[in-house]
Amino acid sequence: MRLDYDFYRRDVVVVAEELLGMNLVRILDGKRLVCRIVETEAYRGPEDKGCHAYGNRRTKRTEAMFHPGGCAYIYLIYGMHYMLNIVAAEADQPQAVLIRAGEPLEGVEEMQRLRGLKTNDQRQLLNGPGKLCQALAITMAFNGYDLVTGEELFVERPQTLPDYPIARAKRINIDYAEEYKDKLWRFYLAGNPNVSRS
DNA sequence: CACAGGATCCACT
DNA sequence: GTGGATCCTGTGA
Repeated sequence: MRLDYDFYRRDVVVVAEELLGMNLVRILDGKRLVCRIVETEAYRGPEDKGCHAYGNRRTKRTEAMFHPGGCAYIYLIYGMHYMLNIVAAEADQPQAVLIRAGEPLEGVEEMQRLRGLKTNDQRQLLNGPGKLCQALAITMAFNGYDLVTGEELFVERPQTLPDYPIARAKRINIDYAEEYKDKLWRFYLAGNPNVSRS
């Protein structure tokens, strides 16, 4: 079952936690690339100093975060890596969930090809937000993409959710966010070998 | 127009 | 554990 607008249009912290265990599906040239979401972070503008939309900063770049929940927000970081975020909450509330890591389920060979790694270690395919985008061929073309109606990228609830306890932690690499850098807005499946950091 | 810096990754040690 | 790659965005002149 594909997740609907009602799922996404809630508080971003709730959405971030509940996205754990869901299946992220990318249809690339008819091929199914599927992974289980194992690590997320919530960014909760306008009050969150770690969020690009802090203070309701609304620019061409952050525009998608102001859209109603259920679409993608993509941006480029360090000049080379794309980040996949899923927009949450209602329109004009700039909240988004960063998808930080996944567990490969289908289309592993294609993911390996897209990653172009030397190793065959499957844990290294999706254990970081930039890696995940590279393995699923997600680029700026998906910025603003509707994940509820789209054919090439969406999220499904699996028949049975995986049996891992959920861990909460501080978000990664936002040292500048002052009192918001210590918020426990990072969620991951504890013990899953595909998380970027435990 | 120029510039500083970032929600990262990989190879190598 | 370290350093380099690499480029877009926001800001201020």
